[in-house]
Amino acid sequence: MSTNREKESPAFRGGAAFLLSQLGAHVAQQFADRVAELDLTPAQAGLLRMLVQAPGRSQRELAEMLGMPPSRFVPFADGMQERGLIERRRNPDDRRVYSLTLTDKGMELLARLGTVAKAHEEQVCQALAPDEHQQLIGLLRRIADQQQLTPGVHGGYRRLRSG
Amino acid sequence: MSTNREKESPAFRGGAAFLLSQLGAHVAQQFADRVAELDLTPAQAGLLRMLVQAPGRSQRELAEMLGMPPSRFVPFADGMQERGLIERRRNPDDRRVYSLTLTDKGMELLARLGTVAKAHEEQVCQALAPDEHQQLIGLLRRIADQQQLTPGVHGGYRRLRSG
DNA sequence: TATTGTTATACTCTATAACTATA
DNA sequence: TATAGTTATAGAGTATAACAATA
Repeated sequence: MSTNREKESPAFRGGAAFLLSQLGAHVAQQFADRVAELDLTPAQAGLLRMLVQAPGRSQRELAEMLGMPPSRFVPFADGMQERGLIERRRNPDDRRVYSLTLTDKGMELLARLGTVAKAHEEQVCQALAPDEHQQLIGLLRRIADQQQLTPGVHGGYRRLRSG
Repeated sequence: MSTNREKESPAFRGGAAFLLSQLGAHVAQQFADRVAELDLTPAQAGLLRMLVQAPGRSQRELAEMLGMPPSRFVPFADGMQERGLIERRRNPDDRRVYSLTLTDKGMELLARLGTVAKAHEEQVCQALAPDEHQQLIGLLRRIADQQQLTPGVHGGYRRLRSG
């Protein structure tokens, strides 16, 4: 007739996997709230970053990197084009594809995004001393490499909005 | 006429916040895939855990912990009750509220869930040596505490399914 | 015939709010 | 009248698949 309070596996609430999942959701939500002040969703911020890392990609490539179907990418890119943040140019070699690039306005916004990201980083890691902060980054990066995650891009913010 | 490749802020792709967000989404998705083999969603797994940690809570309390509105909790709990995993008992002191508890079948499933969680933990952290693994848990837990996250519960898997 | 971008549509998921029963 | 649980419904968001243009 023992109680059941102790029966839960410690890997659950105490493990790194759970903490990563919990913290990841928290951090992603905070980032969503911050970029909302620039009138951006996390996915839009991701597109700005991807375009400066490697401009001139096709919509299909970009859609896949962001983890969305090509059909969804169209209205997504429409909005950013209407705001003057990105440009669509027909590729002369293959006139089916667009090459997407940042406008000057898009690059300005990306710079402001960098400031936001830096403040966010500091807010998230304020519990850690500088050397611990670096230690954490090192450990996380090794896991990310081993898990074969693409550096700098992820589609995990697929469903996040501000709020 | 410089290129724009170097203009991105390093806090973006290299920072702990980005890595936490990226890894968190990855780890949560992997967990969703694993528990799908037990015919559970992450939210359902979360409810099983919550009920063994502190049985007898009302539906409203549980709904809030899982980050869902009470109206959504009803069909959510219905499914688990129909599968014989949880029980609804009217509270004699206040007959408006249900007290939710795990059935024996629910506790069996929770035990299998513990095995799954342990395997998941090992798979996620296989890049790390045992002492590094503990180091990571320590750093993450300090951040989680400082960010005031409730230990053992999070609503961040709100929108995850297997796939 | 295959591929890019696009559009249309149908579907899932969700939250809001109205309803009932107990207090 | 206030609160727990429930139900109904309307809206947002999504993916699937059909379509047009180009290769």
